[in-house]
Amino acid sequence: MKLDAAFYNRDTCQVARDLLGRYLVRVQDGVPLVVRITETEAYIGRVDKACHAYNYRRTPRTEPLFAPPGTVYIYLIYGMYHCLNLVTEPEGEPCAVLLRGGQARGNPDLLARNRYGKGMGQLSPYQRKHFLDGPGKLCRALSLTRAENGASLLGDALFVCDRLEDVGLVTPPEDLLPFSITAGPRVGIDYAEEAVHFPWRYRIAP
DNA sequence: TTCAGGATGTACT
DNA sequence: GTACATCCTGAAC
Repeated sequence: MKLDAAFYNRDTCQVARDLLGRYLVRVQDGVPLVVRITETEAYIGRVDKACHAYNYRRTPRTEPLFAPPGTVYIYLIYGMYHCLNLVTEPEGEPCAVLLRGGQARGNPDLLARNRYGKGMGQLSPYQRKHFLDGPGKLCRALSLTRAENGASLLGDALFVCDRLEDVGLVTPPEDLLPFSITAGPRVGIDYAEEAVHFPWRYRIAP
């Protein structure tokens, strides 16, 4: 079933771990694009210099981080790419989980078209191997931009669920196997002083 | 298979 | 003006 506000209204690191293996669904022109989440990072404004809203810093950009749990925060990075975050913890606590990687599940050809303008079958082995292993790639494949910033995950256009059957697809057997989670330091935040070392990056172990 | 360098716009100093 | 929660390309090995 679809994850609800109570799921997001919890400790951010716990949400980041619990999102692994679940399905991010984006409905585009009535068709569900689906990505199985395999890598996440936690950002916790009250203690985390890597968070845009560190120390409750509130600006027009960071406003969605203060919104209720289950809100989407999308920002532009390096002038070209977007990063997708799911807001957690009670309203007023600026915390979120960055979705950093995933695997194509529903309608992979549409994901490939959003990303490369051609079908999955036309991609090189290198392109397939690294298809969704970065936050910018995820957003591009799902056609997410700042137009979706501040949107809700509790509606029908963009949400996370735990079975592909929830969107009329079939969950492949390999997705039902148990997996272990590895934690490590986050990526691309060298400026964040002591927060550089916080082990708030989570992945499904290979 | 790895590596360096460039692309590119916005937020904030 | 500077830095940024990144990705792609092309060259070298």
